[in-house]
Amino acid sequence: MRDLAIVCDQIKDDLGENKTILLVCSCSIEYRGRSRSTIGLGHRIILIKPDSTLLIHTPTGFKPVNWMPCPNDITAEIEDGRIILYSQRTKKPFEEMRILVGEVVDYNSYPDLSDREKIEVTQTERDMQDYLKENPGFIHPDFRLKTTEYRSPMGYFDVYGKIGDRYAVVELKSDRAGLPAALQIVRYRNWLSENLNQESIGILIAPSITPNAMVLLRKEGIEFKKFDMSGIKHRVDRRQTLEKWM
Amino acid sequence: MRDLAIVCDQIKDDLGENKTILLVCSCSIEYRGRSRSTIGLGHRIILIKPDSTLLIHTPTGFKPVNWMPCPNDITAEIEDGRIILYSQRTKKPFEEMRILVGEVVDYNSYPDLSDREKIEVTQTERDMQDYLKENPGFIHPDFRLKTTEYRSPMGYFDVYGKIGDRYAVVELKSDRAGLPAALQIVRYRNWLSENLNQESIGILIAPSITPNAMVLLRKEGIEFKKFDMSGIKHRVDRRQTLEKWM
DNA sequence: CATTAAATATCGTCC
DNA sequence: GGACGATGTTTAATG
Repeated sequence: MRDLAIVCDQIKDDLGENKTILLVCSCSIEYRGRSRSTIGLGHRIILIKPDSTLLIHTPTGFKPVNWMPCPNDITAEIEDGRIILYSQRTKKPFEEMRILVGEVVDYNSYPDLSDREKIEVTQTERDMQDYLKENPGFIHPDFRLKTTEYRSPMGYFDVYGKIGDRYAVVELKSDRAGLPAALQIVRYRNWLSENLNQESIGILIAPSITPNAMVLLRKEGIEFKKFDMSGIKHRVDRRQTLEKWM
Repeated sequence: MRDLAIVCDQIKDDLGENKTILLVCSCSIEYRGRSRSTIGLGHRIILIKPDSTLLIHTPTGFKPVNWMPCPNDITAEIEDGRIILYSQRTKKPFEEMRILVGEVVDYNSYPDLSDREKIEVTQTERDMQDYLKENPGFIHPDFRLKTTEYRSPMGYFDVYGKIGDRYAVVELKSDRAGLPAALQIVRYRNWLSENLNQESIGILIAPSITPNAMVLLRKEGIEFKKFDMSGIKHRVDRRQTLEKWM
C-alpha cells in the first residue's frame, strides 16, 4: 500500500511539469457537461498526456469509459484521506469530471516522450476522389469534371461535372453505402434538377451498398457504381519495409 | 537499457495470461485492413487489455493513432534484434497491424484488474424521448403519441403520433441540429405525406439548430422546437455524492 | 449476422 | 469560432 499523500504530491508535480502520467487504480467517476455520467468503484487505467488529454479506460473495450479532451485543467487533492482528481475543460462547452481514487495499483510518469511523426492513412474517400480526378472515365466515358467539394445549400457535392449536356453530381463513400448516402445523392440530384431547371444526373460510388439503399436508387433512377478501393494507387505509397525509420 | 529478449519473453507470458499490459516505447507502425496506414518512429503508449483490445497512443490528442478492436490475436517476437508485436483481427473485416518496437521506456503488466460497474449516462436522446412520452404536450398541446422508434423504409421515426386529424413525425437530436438532421425530418415528413396520401407534420426538437438547417426547415414548413436538456428529470438520478460506492 | 442510428463521438477544413 | 462531413469511427439495439 502506497502512501497516498506521497502519490498525490507526485501527481501534482507531474501535472505541473506536463509529464505523461499512467495511473492504474480503482476509482469512481462523476462527469457533468454535454451529458452526465457516474460510475462506481472499479479498476481503471488513467492516462494523462502532456497536452492535458485525460483518458480513463476500463479493462475491456475500445472506448474510454470517461475522458476529457484538451485543453483542460487537472488538479489533484486529498479529501477525506482519498486522492481526488478534478478536471475542468478550459473551452466551451463547459465540462467537468471528478475522479475519486481508491486503491492505487501503480503509478508512473514520463517526462520526455516525443513523437514528431505524422500518420499517413490511405484508401480513404480522399484517395477515391484523387483517383476519379485522374480517371474521370470511371464515372462515365463522357464525364467532364467541373469541380470537387462544391458547397451547395443542400450539402457538399463530392464531385460535380457534366455528362454530355447534362449536369452530374457524384457522391463518394469509402465504405458501404447505406440509406443516408442514397438519400443524400437523391437530394443533391433533385436540387440540381430544380436549380438548373434541367434534368440532372446523380451517381453513387462506393465499395458496396445495402439492399434498402439500392432499392431507393433504382426507384429514383440513380446509378450505383462499385469501386474497389484496394485497386487504386495511393497518393503516397509508403508501404516499404519500416527499416528506414528505425 | 533493458534486455530485449527478457522483455519480449515477459510480453509473451503476459499475453498468454491475458494480463493488462502497458508498454511505453518508441515504435513504428504499419496497419492494413479497412484502410492502410504507416507511421514512423516516435514515443507511444501501448495498452493491451485482457480482452485483447490494443490501443496505441501518441503523447497528444484523444484518439489512438492506431488500434485493433477485440477479438484479435497478438503475438510478440524478436526479429533482427527488435521486438515486433503483430496483431490480427479474428473476425471480419480482416485487419492486421505490425508494431516495430525501438527503445523500451517502461513495461508493466497487471493480472487482476476487475471492473464490474456499468457507467450510467443521462441527458441523452433517450432521456428526451422518455420526457416527451410523459409530456407529449411539449410537442403540441394536441399531440397524441402513437409509437416511438417506428421503423419506416426511410429510417426510424423517433416519435410518431397525431395532431388533430394529421399524422406527425418528430425527430430528436440531443445536440445542435445541423443540415443532416433537417434533411432527415424533411424526408420523413414527405414520405409520410406520400404514404398516407394526406399532408403530414414534421417537427424537429433539439437544444439548438444551425442557420442553414433552420432555413431549410422554414422553406419546408417544418417546426423547430428548442429543448433544454438540463431542465429534464433523468431516468435515474444518481447525482449523489460518490461516497456510497467507495 | 446484417442493418440502423447514437455518441460526452473526435478531427480536420473551410468560411 | 461555427458549420459541415469523414472516420480504419465504436457501440448498442434490433430483426
